[in-house]
Amino acid sequence: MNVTVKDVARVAGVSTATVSRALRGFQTVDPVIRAAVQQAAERLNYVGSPAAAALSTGRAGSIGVITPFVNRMAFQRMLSGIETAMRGTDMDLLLYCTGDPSDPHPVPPRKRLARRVEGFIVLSLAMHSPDVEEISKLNMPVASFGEHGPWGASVQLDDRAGAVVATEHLIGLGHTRIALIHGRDAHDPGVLEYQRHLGFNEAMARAGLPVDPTLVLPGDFTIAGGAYAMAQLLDGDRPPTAVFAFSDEMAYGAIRTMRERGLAPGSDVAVIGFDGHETSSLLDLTTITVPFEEIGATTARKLLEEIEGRSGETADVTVLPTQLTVRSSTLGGGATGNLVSSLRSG
Amino acid sequence: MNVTVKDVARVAGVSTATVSRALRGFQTVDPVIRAAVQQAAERLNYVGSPAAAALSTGRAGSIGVITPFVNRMAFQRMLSGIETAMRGTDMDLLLYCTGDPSDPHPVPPRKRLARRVEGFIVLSLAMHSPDVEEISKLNMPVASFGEHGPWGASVQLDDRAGAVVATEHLIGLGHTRIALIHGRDAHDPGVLEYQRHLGFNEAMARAGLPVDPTLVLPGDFTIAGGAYAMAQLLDGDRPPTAVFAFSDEMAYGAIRTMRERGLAPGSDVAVIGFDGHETSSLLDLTTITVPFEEIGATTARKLLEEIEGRSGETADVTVLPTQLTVRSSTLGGGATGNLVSSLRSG
DNA sequence: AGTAATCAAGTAACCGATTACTTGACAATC
DNA sequence: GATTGTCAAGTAATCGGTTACTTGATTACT
Repeated sequence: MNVTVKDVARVAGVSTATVSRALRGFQTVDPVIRAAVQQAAERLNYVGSPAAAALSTGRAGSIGVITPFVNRMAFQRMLSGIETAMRGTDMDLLLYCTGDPSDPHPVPPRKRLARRVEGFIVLSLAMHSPDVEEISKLNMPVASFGEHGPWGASVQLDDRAGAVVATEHLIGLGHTRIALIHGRDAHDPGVLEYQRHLGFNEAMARAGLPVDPTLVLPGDFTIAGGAYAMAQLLDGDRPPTAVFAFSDEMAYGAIRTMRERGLAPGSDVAVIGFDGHETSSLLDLTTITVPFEEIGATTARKLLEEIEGRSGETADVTVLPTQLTVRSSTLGGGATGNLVSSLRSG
Repeated sequence: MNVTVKDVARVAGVSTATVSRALRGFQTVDPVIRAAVQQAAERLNYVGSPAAAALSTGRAGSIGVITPFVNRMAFQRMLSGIETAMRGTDMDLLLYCTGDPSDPHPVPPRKRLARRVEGFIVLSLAMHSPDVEEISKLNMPVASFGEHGPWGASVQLDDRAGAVVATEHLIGLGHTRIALIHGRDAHDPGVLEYQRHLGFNEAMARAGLPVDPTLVLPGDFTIAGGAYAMAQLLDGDRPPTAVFAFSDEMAYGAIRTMRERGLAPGSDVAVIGFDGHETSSLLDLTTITVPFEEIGATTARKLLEEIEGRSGETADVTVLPTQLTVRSSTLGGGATGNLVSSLRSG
């Protein structure tokens, strides 16, 4: 069977307690004995059982990441940030994908992760999701990105300001018929994109421009969804002169549809995205750049602080700013022109 | 403290053994008692301790994914496939990122994951990586993508054939000065890209074309790396007429550099990638499409089979095919308007 | 010298679920 | 009526570390 502390203790000629103390680096162990224990462990190829340690100490030694999607660029960038922040920590990372927010889960996250981890990073969950209630019921450390939930810390994006900046950018260029490609439930508070919707409406209202409801369409946050929405917009009676997509991916789709119809982003219809993925620079897409890596890293750090019981060192809510990155998809002119200017929004 | 089986047993008026049997769905429990136990568990909001269960049964209830990088599109797509395959399973997913293959890890993967998981999915690790030896030493179920390692099952891509097809596509268009942007160690067997390198050389040799070593540059599998490599190529004495990049991301970078210099992919220099990411369709990039989602899902299924002891049901090595997707980055014309006209010849 | 303080190391009681083994009740068979 | 078989349910050992508590030895101090 597996090598256990007992085996190491026997080989090193000490008790199991001493083995544990020696390997965990306690100061109350004679250096000579410590070396002997380490040698014995090495020789036996000993690896402690995390399950036993977890059971004994009550600490799982891992954190869970809960997200509704794994196949979106934003998630990848946040995960990358989380991974960076977790480096050097001895915490492991568990991934739990809730899938479509409306889907019921075969195993609810509570039963699934509850006592397997010491805390959760919750990414982009809609606040009215049943999962949110489930998670908060657990009464465990949580750090989330998105709306501020009924738990500890959260990292938020200044979504509203970003949407205002994006909309004002289009208005400033003289556009009045501005279409909106949102995710799913633009009118549902508690959903991430709601704040963006508010920002859009606010900017339009301030400029005295009407929001044409026929120009507001869902795009499901995917390329295909964005492409379909754009097709609908172009097929409408009075197509828009500018489109604001709530994600870069949807903007990509919109651009694809335009190209298929021989239209050029920028000169024919202005397109602005929201995310600032690296690939957007290649498509010359004007976008609201979001620091997803930083979001991930900050969320992870907050959770670790909470777990270590030193929460409160940083604010419970951190709001990160977005940044407007202007490219030719809203300026028109040279398709290869890569004019880039940046403005802070936050 | 936490609610345990004891609490449930007390409330339900039975022993802990019966609680365990009832909740695990054993058939030898009176339906009436089972219902009582379930009710009690529900009322107490009972969630079993995975650590205790793992310790008792010896089964961790989770698998680990080991990969050197999390911030590449290929990884994201494989992870998505893995996640899909794991749905409905009661296995959890642990993520372990080794980081740069040459980096030493703060905590070696063996100590880190050894007894925390029931098996590993190993993605794209170079075979000479010290991690590979570490992992195989554990003598645990492993399913990997990449070279066939010293362990159970593996999923492989027909890299060589893909590279041959890509190269022959360029040769067929009349190109003779074909540059190669590879990852890091093109000459290092045991690295994923080695097979692609063989395929490239093979196709060139078959066509009687020389491989100019000054046209073979590393691009680190990143956009920035590809952009830099392309700049070097264009700055050379005799720039290539076609470029084969070992990843779409590097091809994106190459295209970016070309655009910055007013060159059009396809008409000025042909560019072909390798990956087939969704975004490549937007850039009109010809590429070798790789079924990464399927790779992830297949690898996960193989591992689950191995864990359940029914390995052998499928072949130990599954080789998945690639597919050539032709777009205007090798044909010229396309989105920017020019039709395919004359092909360069050397 | 005698007593107290200090400290390394051992003993054993946990942590919480699982399950081999045992018990006891009731039914079936001789 | 006595004996055996069946089966639900209880008892308690077990998984492998961790750590409060105990022990025994050495050092410090009156």
